[in-house]
Amino acid sequence: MYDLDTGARTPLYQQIVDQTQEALARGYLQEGDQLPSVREMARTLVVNESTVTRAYREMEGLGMIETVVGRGTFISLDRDKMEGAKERLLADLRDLLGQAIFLGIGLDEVIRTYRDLEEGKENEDGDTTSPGAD
Amino acid sequence: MYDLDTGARTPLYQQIVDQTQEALARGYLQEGDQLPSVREMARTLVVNESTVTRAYREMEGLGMIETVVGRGTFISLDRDKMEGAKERLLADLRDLLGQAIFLGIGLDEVIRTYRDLEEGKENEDGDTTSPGAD
Amino acid sequence: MYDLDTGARTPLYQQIVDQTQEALARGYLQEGDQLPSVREMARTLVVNESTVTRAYREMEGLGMIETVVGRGTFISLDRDKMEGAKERLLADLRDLLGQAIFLGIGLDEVIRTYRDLEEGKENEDGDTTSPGAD
Amino acid sequence: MYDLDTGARTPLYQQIVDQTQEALARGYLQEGDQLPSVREMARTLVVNESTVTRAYREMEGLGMIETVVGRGTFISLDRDKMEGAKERLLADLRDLLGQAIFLGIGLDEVIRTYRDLEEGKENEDGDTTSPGAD
DNA sequence: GTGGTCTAGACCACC
DNA sequence: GTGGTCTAGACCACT
Repeated sequence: MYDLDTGARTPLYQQIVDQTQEALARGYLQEGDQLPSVREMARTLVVNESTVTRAYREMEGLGMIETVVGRGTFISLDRDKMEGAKERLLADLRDLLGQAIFLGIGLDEVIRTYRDLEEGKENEDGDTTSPGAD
Repeated sequence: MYDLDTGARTPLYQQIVDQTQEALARGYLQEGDQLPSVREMARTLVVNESTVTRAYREMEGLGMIETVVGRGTFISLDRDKMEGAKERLLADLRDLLGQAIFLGIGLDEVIRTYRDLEEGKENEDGDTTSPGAD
Repeated sequence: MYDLDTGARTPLYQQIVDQTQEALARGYLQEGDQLPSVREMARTLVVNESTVTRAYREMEGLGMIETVVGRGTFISLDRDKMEGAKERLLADLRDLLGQAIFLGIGLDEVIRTYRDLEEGKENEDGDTTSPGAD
Repeated sequence: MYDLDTGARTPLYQQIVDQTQEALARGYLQEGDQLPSVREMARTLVVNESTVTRAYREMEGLGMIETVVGRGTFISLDRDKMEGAKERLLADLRDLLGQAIFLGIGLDEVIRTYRDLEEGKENEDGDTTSPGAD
């Protein structure tokens, strides 16, 4: 389910968060589901345990999961926290879109980006060497 | 020209940047125009000098202005810098839109936000009640 | 200013957060103030850099500080985030106080705890060996 | 006896625990009384069995009930366990009150919350509008 | 077994 | 110089 890209600009722990959110949005994961243990996830993804731990901590802060020491980590959506996050994100989005307009980024490009993300294309333009001219 | 809103969640320095961009987009400011000195701007807007300094630094980073020591600050659009800013912004936008999708913010809301900003509505929905006509 | 207790149950990174909040509440630190760099703080407190980094990250999540890579870490209170945190905390408090009542913890004890914290007594009853009779 | 509020920010299992404590405090339940089986309770409250299981586990940890395999679940107040729970709760309370002070929650509000709970007001200020029981 | 904390040390990007 | 990320490995508390 998870597919990490070591070379990407996005930190590994963030990729874990992102892909968990995606799994949640697509229904692959649901409230109450248990996530793999830190050690197992680390083994599976071939990353350090600390990296997984950080991803889990991050998700806990986002109100996505709940951790019970000694038992495991479970999907548990905190509507309150998420509502607050949504409002803050909308404010950030306004700021960013304002900048985007100034820099000549068209609505079409914004829409395309949104749709690509929705389909799980994520970030297909090269990340390491970036062939495009700058 | 500037109209700052203390108390808004957008930092003051950001508001200065935003409104300068708007002035540029509307043609109130043009390439070569001189901006007030930091000290004067701070006095006019009744904000701390450091706030203006930060706004100017931000705008310099965005390739909007150029500071010539001993002469002043001038509008000077640096295409290269703006291109770099554009790419950074697109990456940020991808991150933000990914979050937006997870939090249930629809494409329609994104489009509406973009269009509102384009029309100069900026951020009309206040902080507290705002019935918000659309 | 900071005084960490290695033997305490409270994690070191949390103690840094707590004591920074206290400094903020007492006015020793104010909006815009720069915190020591991660390395300097780590040297001063004789803890690992990662521990300080985590404390700073935690505070960033709480909306207490803003970090600018290459420049430093600054006090910057995010009212929005703090308002949300306040509401969530009140809900948690209600839950906890409900439990407290059931377990026979009197209002006087709650008040005493609050006042002690306010005066900066923090947690004076031993933490490691706890000499107190039960 | 039980009246659960789906949609509330308090988890269902916690509501079961809370209301069982309340019943104990009011004398509706007494030492030795038998609680319904997990399955029956789940059917009655129209919740998942795992929710009830978790509530029972929680109450067992708090020293409120005892499960006798093959016979059922009984109210059984374990002073030792409750003493332990009390100490853990006091530590949690200290943490929470520290945060409360930082976030500007006054002692008066804490006292008010305590008194409201004591009188059984529980949580009358709804989430969105919810004027009363539904 | 579970997650949580902490250290020590490496490498990176940005200013 | 600044913070950010990641690894490797140790020890702890709780179930």
